[in-house]
Amino acid sequence: MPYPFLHGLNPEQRAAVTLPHESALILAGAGSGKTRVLTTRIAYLIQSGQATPGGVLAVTFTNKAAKEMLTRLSAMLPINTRGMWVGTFHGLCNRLLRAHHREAALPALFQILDSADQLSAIKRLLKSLNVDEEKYAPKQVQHFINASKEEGLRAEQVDAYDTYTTTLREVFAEYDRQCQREGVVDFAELLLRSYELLSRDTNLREHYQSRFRHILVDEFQDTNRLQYRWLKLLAGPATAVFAVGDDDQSIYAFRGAHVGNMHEFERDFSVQKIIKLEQNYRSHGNILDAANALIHHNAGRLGKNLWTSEGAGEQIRLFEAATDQEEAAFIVDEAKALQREGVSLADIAILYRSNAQSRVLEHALFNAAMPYRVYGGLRFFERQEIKHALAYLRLMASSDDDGALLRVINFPARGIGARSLEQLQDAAKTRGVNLFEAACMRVVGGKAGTSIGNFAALIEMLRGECADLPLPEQIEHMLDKSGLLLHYQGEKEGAERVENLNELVNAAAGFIAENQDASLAGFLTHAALEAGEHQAEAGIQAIQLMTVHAAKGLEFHAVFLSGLEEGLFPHENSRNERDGLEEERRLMYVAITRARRRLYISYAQSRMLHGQFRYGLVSRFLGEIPGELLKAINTSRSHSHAAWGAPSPAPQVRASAVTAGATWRIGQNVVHPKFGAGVIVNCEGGGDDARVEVKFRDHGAKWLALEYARMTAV
DNA sequence: ACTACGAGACTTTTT
DNA sequence: GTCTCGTAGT
Repeated sequence: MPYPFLHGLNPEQRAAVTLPHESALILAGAGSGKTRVLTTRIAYLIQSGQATPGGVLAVTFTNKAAKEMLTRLSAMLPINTRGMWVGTFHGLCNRLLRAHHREAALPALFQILDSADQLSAIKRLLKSLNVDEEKYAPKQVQHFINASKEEGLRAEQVDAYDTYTTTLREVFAEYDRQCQREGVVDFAELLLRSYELLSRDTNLREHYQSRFRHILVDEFQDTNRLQYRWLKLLAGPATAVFAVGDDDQSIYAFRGAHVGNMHEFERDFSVQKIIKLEQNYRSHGNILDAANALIHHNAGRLGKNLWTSEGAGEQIRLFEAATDQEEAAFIVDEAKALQREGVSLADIAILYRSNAQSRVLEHALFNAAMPYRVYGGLRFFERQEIKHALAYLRLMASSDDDGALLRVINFPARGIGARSLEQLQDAAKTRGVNLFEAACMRVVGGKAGTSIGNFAALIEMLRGECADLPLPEQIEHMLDKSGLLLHYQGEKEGAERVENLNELVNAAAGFIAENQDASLAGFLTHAALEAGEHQAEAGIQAIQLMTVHAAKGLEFHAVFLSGLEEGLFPHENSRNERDGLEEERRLMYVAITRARRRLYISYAQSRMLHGQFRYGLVSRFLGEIPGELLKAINTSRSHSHAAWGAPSPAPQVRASAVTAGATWRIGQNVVHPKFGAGVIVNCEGGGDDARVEVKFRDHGAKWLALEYARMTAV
């Protein structure tokens, strides 16, 4: 056997890895060894001489996944992975555009805008165009622009049927002009620009098409329409595309992911046969059965059933709490018990649908002195002080970057206010120069004018002094001379920010050690394309708290899935979205399949939400899990709230309100003395101020206080 | 130019 | 409840 890495693969995995030169779709269920198949396939192709490292392109969604792939590859093969094109869609597009910036009509040192940079660029543009920000919310404009680009559309190709869209379209066009002028590129632009480059430039396209005989795509279900078209364009007649994905784990439709790409791929690339990886190496049987049963409620799946050779294992533990606090207390108690049994805290996760839910959990963990770690929130390169530092660096690298200039021209404060900035911007516009040049020309008079001139001189000075310094020293120098460091040192709560700024110097040192391209521009690109670690790292001895989205791709010995209430999970906003409920169900599927051995699912009858108590019903998803897989483990304290009926025997739990002897639940038919017949469709509040929404046959929907409404159940 | 206060939002998120 | 954002006041 010349390929030792094929050992230990199951028949389907092996079939996928050793597939002949043809495009293939691998349907890889949760925990089925997807990454292993992907990397082993590459190793096999290279080892068997079917591909050279330079002829392989592998694309992922996150930097973490790309790194993981490279690490595993170099463990399997004694090759230099440098020549391989392994990276994220954005990273690869960046690489392409850097190499052919002239053909793509971009400056050699184009900067990349992250979402926040893009938003401020849009705000600035709206102001200069005198567009009403009330009517055209910057966030919506941003979404419009990005969504258009992700459909492959430029401003002039967007349909406008009313004045509103016409304005949006105009702003879009103007935005692109502004970016071009300033030499910056947003995330969607990276994709679209390289797509356009390849489709326009036949020579270039054919060059890459014949070079990449193998394209491999990870998390294919997460590709958007533009990414799919990009792949189609890059794949030449002799290219085999190896797409690995799981339609059941598509949870990013809200940001443009298009699962339909899987069907289209099958057709467009004449896929002979879909290989399904259904053997799961992660979870015990009951957990998989629950996941299978749940996801079965979705329509239009490609179809897949996870199985394991391990035993059924434990039942899923179901806990009904009276309040969110009680739910948190329960989780803490159970986690402590697990810890006593010897389970590592790092192997316990508490998952929730939305970040707002973490507060109560954190509070309970904190009071119990349990170490925990919350994932999510601001990442390193997104922090204010880092953004400021990067803006200085960007301005040093390129005078055209108006956005960077505006960010730091008065930070730290130099007495340059809105007034003088306006003058500066006007002057720049009439003279057709960028803000930095205008600043150098000292077009603004008075004291502020002097400050502006001094600022320009500062940047010039930094450029001169940094020219021959190694990158980390350049940054140190800038932090010092710009006054940034001093500013934060003088701030009451600035210690952490100072620390982060020092960390930026370290990051630069790490960057030059790992990359051949040790330039400032290279580092800035790195900073934009890789905002820093957001996903959980193994090894930290603390309970892991994160959203279900953030947990995708991870696994834990024990998982607490909290807040299984209608309106929360599935989230109520999902009701308005097309196929929203199905995406929520896939999210639930992802959540369940994170657990290896033990899964807890909990919900609370009442919960503090948006500053007031909300009373929810148990999530419909619990009803979609077969009862025999669940074990209710309610403790006595959960029955303390009299306003709610005793839970019906689990798992067919039904939250219901009890008032004056009558039981109300959603779906209950009622008769009202004034409004007549109707059906309860929603409920809110509890106890004395419980209210229900009743949809009346003849009077529409109304909210009624249970205490006063004299309804009869029918 | 900076602080303070009130209004309004508030699902999920990588690049 | 808590955070951000924008405006008004100092």
